[in-house]
Amino acid sequence: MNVRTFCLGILALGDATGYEIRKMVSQGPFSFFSEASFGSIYPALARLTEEGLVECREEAQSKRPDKKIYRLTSAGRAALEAALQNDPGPDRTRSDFLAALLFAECVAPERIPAMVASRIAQHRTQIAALEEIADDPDLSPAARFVIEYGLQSLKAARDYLESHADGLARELAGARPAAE
Amino acid sequence: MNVRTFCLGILALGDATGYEIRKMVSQGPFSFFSEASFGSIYPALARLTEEGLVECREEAQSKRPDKKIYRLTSAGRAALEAALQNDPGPDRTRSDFLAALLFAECVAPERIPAMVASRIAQHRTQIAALEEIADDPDLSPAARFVIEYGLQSLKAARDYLESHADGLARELAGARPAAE
DNA sequence: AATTACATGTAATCCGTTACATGATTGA
DNA sequence: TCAATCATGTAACGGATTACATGTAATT
Repeated sequence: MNVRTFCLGILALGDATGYEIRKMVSQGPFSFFSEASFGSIYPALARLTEEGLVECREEAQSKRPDKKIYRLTSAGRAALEAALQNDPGPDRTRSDFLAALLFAECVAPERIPAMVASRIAQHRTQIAALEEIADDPDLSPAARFVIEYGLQSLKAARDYLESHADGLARELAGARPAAE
Repeated sequence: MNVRTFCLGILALGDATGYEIRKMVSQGPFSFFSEASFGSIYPALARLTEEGLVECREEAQSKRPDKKIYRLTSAGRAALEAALQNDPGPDRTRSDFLAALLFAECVAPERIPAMVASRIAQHRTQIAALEEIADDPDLSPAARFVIEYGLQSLKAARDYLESHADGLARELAGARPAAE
């Protein structure tokens, strides 16, 4: 699913500006499984408009660029529906953290405990952010489902780190000691 | 972390050919948090060789292209170590499945139960594959840690889907019924 | 005084995938 | 006989990021 389809989908949930779409993918309920920058969103919306899949009404603002509020057209809705026909490919997680852990064992094992600790902190922050979003009583059933799904995986990851970090540190120290 | 650094890291774990690196990222213990194709690996190795970060010995094979076995040089090891200094960015999961769920609610809610069911099956397969890798008694501590980490998150996700799929289906049916 | 939020957009660039090109061997 | 595994590589193309460009207003 590319940015194009993503915009279509977000607009299916409600009208929005490019700026708002960006906020949703980078902070909102979408943030933990997607990402997109202005540099891809604005051009996508422009093309979508040309193609008649979305339409745009402009709202004047003093001292700011006009707000362009996009809305899905019926052609856009059909295109989205079509895109949702083929079943989604597998989730792809890219984790520099896990890669770094694996590589660090060979090259800089002393850094591992700090890396793990810092990651635990990051996880907690991310979980707190998601939980805040989950508090919103107006979430649709699917949105709540998606957020809970993310929360469960995230918590499992955090718990794993919390309960196995020391074990790893010990094993690492044990293998190549200066120890006792 | 780009393919370049990834190659460096994998070679830190042991000498390998481009073909083997590709196998590791697409099937081995790396598969669940990384991906890279031949089209990026081979050029990366070529450039790394030019730069003296890896070196390559060729092994003749009858009726096949010569095998090029790459090994990390000390410069390469230093470069990898440097790359591992800055702490890894956040994990980025891109899930077309979750996006599709969210969007489908608006546009094709009837597809949701099938999507969830198919995803449960995919999760089971992936978990089984990872468990097989985890069986290998020769895994290094960090490798085992990484795999277990993945396994825990994956299982949490699977469990969530298994136990909440019906609930979602019911809510969806309830909201816009033709029901009773 | 500085940073963040609001608001849109373009251009240069990077990074990677897909498809192409070649070809033997082994197992189903 | 057909697919998969082994083995390397290039070229076209796509997709997205980063940095650039511009500017106000509110908050810290």
